[in-house]
Amino acid sequence: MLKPISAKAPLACRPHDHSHCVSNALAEAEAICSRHGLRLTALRKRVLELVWQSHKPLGAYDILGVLTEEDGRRAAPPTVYRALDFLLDNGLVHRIASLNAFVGCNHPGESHQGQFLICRNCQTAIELEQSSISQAIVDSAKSVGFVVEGQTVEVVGLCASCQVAA
Amino acid sequence: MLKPISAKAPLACRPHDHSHCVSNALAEAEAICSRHGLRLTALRKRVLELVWQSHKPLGAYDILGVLTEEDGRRAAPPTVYRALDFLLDNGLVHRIASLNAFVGCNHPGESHQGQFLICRNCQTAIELEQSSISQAIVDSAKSVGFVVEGQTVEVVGLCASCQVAA
DNA sequence: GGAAAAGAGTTATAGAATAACGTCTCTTTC
DNA sequence: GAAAGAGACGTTATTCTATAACTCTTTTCC
Repeated sequence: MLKPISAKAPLACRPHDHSHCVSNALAEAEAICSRHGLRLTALRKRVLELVWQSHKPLGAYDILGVLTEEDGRRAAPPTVYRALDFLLDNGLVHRIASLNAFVGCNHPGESHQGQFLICRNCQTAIELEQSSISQAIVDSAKSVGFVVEGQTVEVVGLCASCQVAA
Repeated sequence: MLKPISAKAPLACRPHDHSHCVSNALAEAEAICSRHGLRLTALRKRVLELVWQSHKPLGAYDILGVLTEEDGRRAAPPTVYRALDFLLDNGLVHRIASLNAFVGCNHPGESHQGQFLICRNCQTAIELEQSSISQAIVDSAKSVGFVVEGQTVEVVGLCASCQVAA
């Protein structure tokens, strides 16, 4: 008998209707952009959709590949990077430095920097926003006189469902 | 009158006799390698020395540039990356993912993953080993059923001395 | 409608990392 | 001491990631 996945496991690493994730993300992006007078162009929207294709961080060149296939003509890197820069600047996606990849933001709108749990087996990225972590960082920094402006917290390990599989 | 740098500030971002840092690092590396039967070859030692040139993370291609100048002949990337891989594997240097760069490890020998405070003004990287941070991460991960295997914590901001300057 | 600005196309290049294969030099073993 | 094997390093080529600089088009706003 299969051991069930922990009930604590977040949506991202459990089976779920992912089309909801995508449509939610797009709708939120639309709302945020219209609220702030930003232009969510067709290209930007498409790139955001591709990033939200799954909960696994996606490389810029993976996106480029899809766009190239779709359009017939060869898309060039700046096309993708500019769209990603827009999405990053406006808090719609996050960049995972340790993977050189991008993942959709779970709480767009609120300006924040997520913390990420990345499964080494299924590559799923779980976004956290634990003030216990960020506060520990700010406090430790303070103790050596350092003022924090931005945090990169990327954790690799095994997600709940991949522990079951193993 | 100049405001003094906070007394809390770590060595790395205060004026100090840096030659001690370098010679300590090399001596420790020698000791660790001989203790574990590892070969700290001339190349590896030289790369470690270059990484310890300062407390600022150094890119692989910066190292490559120096080696090329020194040797006359053109050193190739694998030469540097292999040396760096050795140093990483044996806990003598750390990789800073958000900068694609490498920095000397302050506590070699003890297997660990540091947390880094990186000054956006002077680029100095301060290594921390705060269990309050790593514990907060492990606990948060646990709460969603995630088992931590490795942590990347890289914080950008302003170090104590650069706050004084600004 | 026309000027200005924002977005996107295009070409070229810079920067980071690895694959694959060859060579040299040790050490180990017989 | 020679053969065998392993580890380190050299060499060439390539892949992956990202940006610079310039052009053209579209949108916005007066």
